[in-house]
Amino acid sequence: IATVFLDRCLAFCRTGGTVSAVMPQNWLFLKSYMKLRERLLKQEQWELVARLGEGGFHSSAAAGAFTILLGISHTRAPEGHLLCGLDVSEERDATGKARSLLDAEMTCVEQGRQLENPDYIIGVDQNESGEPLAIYAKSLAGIDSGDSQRFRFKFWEMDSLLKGWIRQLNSATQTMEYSGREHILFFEDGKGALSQCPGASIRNIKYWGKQGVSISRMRNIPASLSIGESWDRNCACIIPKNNNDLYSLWTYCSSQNFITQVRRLNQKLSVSEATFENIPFDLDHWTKVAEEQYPHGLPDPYSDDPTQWLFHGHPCGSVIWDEETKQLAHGPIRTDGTVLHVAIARLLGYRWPAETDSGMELAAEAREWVQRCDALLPFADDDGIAGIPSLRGEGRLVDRLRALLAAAYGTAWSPDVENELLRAAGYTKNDGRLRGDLEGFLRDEFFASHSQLFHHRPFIWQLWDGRADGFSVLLNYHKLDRRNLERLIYTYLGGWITQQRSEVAAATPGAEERLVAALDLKGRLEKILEGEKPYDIFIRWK
DNA sequence: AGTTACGGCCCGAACTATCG
DNA sequence: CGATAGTTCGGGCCGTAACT
Repeated sequence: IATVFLDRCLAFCRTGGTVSAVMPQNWLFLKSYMKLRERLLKQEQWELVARLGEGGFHSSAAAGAFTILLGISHTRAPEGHLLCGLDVSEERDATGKARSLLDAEMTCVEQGRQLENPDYIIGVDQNESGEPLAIYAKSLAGIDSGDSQRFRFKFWEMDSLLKGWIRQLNSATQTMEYSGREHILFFEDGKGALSQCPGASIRNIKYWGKQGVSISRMRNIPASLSIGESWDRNCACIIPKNNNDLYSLWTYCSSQNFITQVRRLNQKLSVSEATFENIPFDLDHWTKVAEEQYPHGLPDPYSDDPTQWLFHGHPCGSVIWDEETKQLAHGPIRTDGTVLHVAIARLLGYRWPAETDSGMELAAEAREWVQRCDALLPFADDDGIAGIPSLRGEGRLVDRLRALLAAAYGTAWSPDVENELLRAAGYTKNDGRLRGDLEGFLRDEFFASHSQLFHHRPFIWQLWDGRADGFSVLLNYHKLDRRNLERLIYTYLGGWITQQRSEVAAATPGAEERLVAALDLKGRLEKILEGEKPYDIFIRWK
């Protein structure tokens, strides 16, 4: 409607009269306004384009709007007419923008030259040299599942890929060689329920298997390498026509320069894939940069992030890019916030896809860590149920966890490292001191931060009776079938109840309360086992 | 003329900052 | 530290350009 107003206002003007308007910015570059831009550039005289950016109004109700201040005169522009550009979008509020408009540096460009821009996009910045990227590569849209709740899971929600499921690239949160590898899709070879789903859109699958650069369309367009995986709607996959160009293409797409170029053409929050084909690409220049940055070629797939399917599975192992040798290398032993989570998941019998899928393409250094995980397999619990207090004579979870960590760290293991891990996992008070010990972490903190780390799709669950000194277990939900639920109720909880009974008989303080809480929990678990409404949750889920 | 899929809008969940 | 308000962004939906 803003462009219609502008058009009407120009029509109201007598020849040479000027319209000045504050309006939304999008029509300056969106493809659907291409014809309007062409007409206004050819028939009217552009005086001023000032980018105001976000927050151009005092009112917070319009905070999200991206605006421009425009001046156009109703007359045909003479040959060589200069249009003036200002950019105050960096100023955060209306007052700052108003001040900046008076003294910001003005860029003047020939109006006629705007007709040479791709899609007649209006822009006053310097043009980058190079051919459009479209000459060297295609930018392609990914699959839109139409119902991701149904068709898309995180890989850790499945013990191993079931028939019909494939791994799928999703948008990365930051630019790095290998990221955005969390999702699996129920694709069924494109012939099953997904293909029937209204709203689903299967796109560009003939390009699967080709290497490229996967770009997330949002905000600062982070990039990641694709080794030929499928990809989703929020990414665009840029696939070079000549595979040899991949590494210059990657060097460009992962640079700040790339973001600048894309944003010069399109300032929308979410950029459409076609925009990437329009930006200039200087192949020779970026090949030189790539030869410096990657003299031995691009690194093979690797990741230290347990939310990536490429993760090697080792609690403290690390593979890093060595800037000295320009090659992958074993990094320092990790002590970040994910170490405890990986160790606990391993103890409950979970293994990462890279461990069980021997066909997965993986860097040699990452494969070594996968192999070193074998030494940790004996620490895995047999039924995926581990008591925080000792149950069934299995020992306390905290002791079993320390044993696993000691094996993983070897000589580097110490109580100091344990405290460092707790601190890294966020188990601290405001003053930076620890909130408690490792057992406290397991009881009070682990499940919440496990859920947060794994995108609110936890696969290790905590089951407890609500008492700080009560029955509490962690369990691996991949192993929780009916048999194991029975075992949980009658062996683990049953044993705990027997123990509380004898403590009651011996008049141990608190035993009475613990027994009551445990019996209550047992009653509720049995109802789930029976599966009568509303306790049929287990039946519906398994 | 019918079909496909690109491009962009916009809802609402999730996240972040601020306040009491 | 928890509640609340403000902000960001993933992704479903749909119009329409492009293609067959």
